[in-house]
Amino acid sequence: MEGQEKKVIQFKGKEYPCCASLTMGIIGGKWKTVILYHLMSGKLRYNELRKTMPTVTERTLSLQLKALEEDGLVIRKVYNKKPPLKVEYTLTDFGKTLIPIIESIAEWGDKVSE
Amino acid sequence: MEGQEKKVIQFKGKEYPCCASLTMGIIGGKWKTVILYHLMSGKLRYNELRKTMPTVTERTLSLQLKALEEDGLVIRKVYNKKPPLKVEYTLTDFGKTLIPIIESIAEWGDKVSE
DNA sequence: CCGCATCCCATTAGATACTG
DNA sequence: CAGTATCTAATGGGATGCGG
Repeated sequence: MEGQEKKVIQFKGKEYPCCASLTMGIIGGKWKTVILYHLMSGKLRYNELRKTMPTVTERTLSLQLKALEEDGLVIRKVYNKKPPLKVEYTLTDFGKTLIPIIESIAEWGDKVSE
Repeated sequence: MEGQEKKVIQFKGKEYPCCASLTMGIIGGKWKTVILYHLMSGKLRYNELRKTMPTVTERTLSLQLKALEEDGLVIRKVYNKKPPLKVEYTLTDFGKTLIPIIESIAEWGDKVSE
């Protein structure tokens, strides 16, 4: 009886109630934007990333990187099969489309912090 | 022995490890950007907001609005002291400084959703 | 050296009923 | 009308230890 349209939008099988919440679903959380922010300048190894984010735990960093990889924002490249491993993370072209947003977010946080 | 500088940045008494995470701490979460997105166009009453976000619960909407108010992004104005109440939510000038970011976020989500 | 696994806790968000 | 109260579920994230 009710003509209520939900008008959800979708991405990778997940549904969101609004275009803004889609983006936040992908870059939201405590660490994802920080990772993307550091990868903007170029590729980084796992441990290099850790050093730029001294307070993140290994597990969390792993999980967040995996999530970013699954959403197609970063690529994970393994260079050695034998230890010591060398793993590099890079933004994909798709991930790079977020750069303007990440920059605005970082800039705003920077201005506000004083 | 280690000259490790933490270099945290602060806002409203909370500490963040990066300028990007500060912003995300304020507009992050499942609903805050959606609320801000709808308030960009002008003030809205509580129930009007609910209608624009059919899947949010009353409790969550309340909590998120309160958090946004505490961070100084929105103002809550009460027009009647006796029921039926009339409460309007508006962006503060400070909240308006986020508009470009919210717009980019919404736009990106919109493009990606197809 | 890189990063996964297990366990656990804190925080966030939903369902529902009720109130000034 | 605009919330609060209570309870519960889902998620995020930390600590620690193991393995290639």
